[in-house]
Amino acid sequence: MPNIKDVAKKAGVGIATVSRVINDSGYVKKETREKVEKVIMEIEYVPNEIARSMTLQKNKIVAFILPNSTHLFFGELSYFVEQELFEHGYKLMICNSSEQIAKEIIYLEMLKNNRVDAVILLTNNDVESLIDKNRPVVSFDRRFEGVPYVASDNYKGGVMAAEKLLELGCKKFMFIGDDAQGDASSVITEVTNRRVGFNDCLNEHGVSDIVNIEYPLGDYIVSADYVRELMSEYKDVDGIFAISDAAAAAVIEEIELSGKRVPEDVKVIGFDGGRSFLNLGKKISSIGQSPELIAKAICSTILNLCNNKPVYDQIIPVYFFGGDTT
Amino acid sequence: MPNIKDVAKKAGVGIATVSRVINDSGYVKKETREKVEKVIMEIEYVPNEIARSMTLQKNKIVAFILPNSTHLFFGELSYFVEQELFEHGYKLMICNSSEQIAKEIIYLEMLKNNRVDAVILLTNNDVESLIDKNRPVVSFDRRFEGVPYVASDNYKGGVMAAEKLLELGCKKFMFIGDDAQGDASSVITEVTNRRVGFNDCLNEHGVSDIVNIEYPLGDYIVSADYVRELMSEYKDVDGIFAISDAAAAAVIEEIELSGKRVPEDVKVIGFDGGRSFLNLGKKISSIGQSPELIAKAICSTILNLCNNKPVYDQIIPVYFFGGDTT
DNA sequence: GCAAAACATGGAAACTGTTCCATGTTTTGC
DNA sequence: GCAAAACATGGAACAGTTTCCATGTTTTGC
Repeated sequence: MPNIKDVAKKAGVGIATVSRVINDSGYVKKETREKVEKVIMEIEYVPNEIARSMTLQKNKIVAFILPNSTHLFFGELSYFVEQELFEHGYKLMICNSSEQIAKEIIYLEMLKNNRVDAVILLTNNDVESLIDKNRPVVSFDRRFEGVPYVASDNYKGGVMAAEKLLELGCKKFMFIGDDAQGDASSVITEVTNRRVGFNDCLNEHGVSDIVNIEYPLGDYIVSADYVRELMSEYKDVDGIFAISDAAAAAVIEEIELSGKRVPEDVKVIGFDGGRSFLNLGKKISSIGQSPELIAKAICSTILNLCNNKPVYDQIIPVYFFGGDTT
Repeated sequence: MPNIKDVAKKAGVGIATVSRVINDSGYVKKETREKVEKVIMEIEYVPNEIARSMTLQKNKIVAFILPNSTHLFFGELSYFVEQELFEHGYKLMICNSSEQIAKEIIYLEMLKNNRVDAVILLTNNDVESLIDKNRPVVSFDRRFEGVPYVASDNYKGGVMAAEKLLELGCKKFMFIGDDAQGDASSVITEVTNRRVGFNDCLNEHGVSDIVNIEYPLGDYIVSADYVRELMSEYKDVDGIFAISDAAAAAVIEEIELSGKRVPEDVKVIGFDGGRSFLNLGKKISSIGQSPELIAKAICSTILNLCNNKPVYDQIIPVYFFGGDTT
């Protein structure tokens, strides 16, 4: 592979001049530039990005650490993050942790050893002490002291779900979802605010008897047996807010198998935006979060961090998506 | 950030010795090793991967260029690729081309400028001339001269679909799908073999009047209007093989809206494995391809290429997945 | 016409590792 | 006891860029 020295020698100029041509920086006489460009074409010279990274001490790669990119919402989020970063010349490294803290540690280490310039962190594990807070890190749906974060307005989402169900005349409410995922059950993510907002709003409207089911979703899937049990235990529930569309879909399926109808007998609202991939003959009503807006917010934060500009926490609005289940 | 020189100085040894300790290579006396390790801990030294890449001329990053990682099958494939690469110390850069050749070019360029060690290429565009065939590239579902490739046994899949529909007593067959995607309609990917296998098998069984619909799927979605039109044009079709589950789902939805029943009146087989995310009350019968097996095959090829070992094209078996539509 | 500003260029240092090679010390084997 | 093998260590070259700085030339303005 030819290097910058080969170009310089062949063009009869200094390497600094070649560098200036490549980067279009500093002063270069028109004829000199053309001469250098001609040589570059001839010997098919391509600047070595590793060497460039070496001197610049940055390599324009961002790591996205997340549990599992095959989950619909995460997949969409990573897609838009990649699009957005690409616009700014950054590349995306995808790091599926599969919720394993050991893998998260290895990926977080890439910040310290200069493998990546920045990290987008989406985790349910207790990794606070492992984060290098002197480097660019942005956290999604989770607060870490001293780490800028982006999240959907989960609280508002909970409120909106409650308001909608109240408006539709529901009397007995249930929240189903998982507040404490990950390796440390004590870890509280921002997702909890979906439940909090839901309960707060209902309380404000004088409803206090709310069934809060904190079922550990594990791989984001609710077991059918468990839901069936729940439904038979709380027969009078007629308004359900599920922490995700996946959870909502499982709930809906079981309700219908039990003979009740959705939305006639029980109304169900999920969370994510109703793009759920589960097999239902209907679309799930849902509190939608926009992967595109979130990606933009995350990337603007990342880019600001990389350029030593000030950053702010960002809360992204959610919207009610009316489907067939309310 | 401390560097290897700082460690050497503080430990009172040469940098070569520190390097040997870090890499556990060559001879180092036990006491020296311990002394160095102690200093490394104390000053929290982490070797700079960029510098390491510089001397080694490789950085253990693989790029996966694909149209869109949010599509279910591609998403799963990339997930397993990441898992597999991670096991071998490689990281995955995800490169959504959105079918744009301009973006593919930029990403392919990363091979030449040493940004990545290898590329996994999944494209429908005419990029043959842009591939640096002297470097590690593996192609999925597409043949390029001189580039090792991995593909599902698409031909066999087509045959299996035909056999299944014949076995179930279907008389009039239709294939629906898109042979020529991408920017150059002349590009033929291996996916074409699904149609070819389907037709060949039917021909062998004496069926020659086959409706082959080559509808440009674009973003892998079939328009409802178009399907409706088709269904009214070919009323007597009772056995359909769709190029993907997404296409199958669209077809099924329209058939049912038109008053016919699936599978009673029309039987439908898709392709991918029936994990489709579309809203149907039933599971799609499908020719399944295993993202996990494919990922393993791709990665073994990549790793062999990176280590100058011989590689072979690999055809991965498919299997019939019986759902509710046959 | 001349000083100042702008333009043009190249050498060398810096970035941070790995590894070859030279040198020196121990251990081994008989 | 001595040669050979194994162990141990450090200096320096090298990987391929960018950029500072020094030097020199041309243009500008009055």
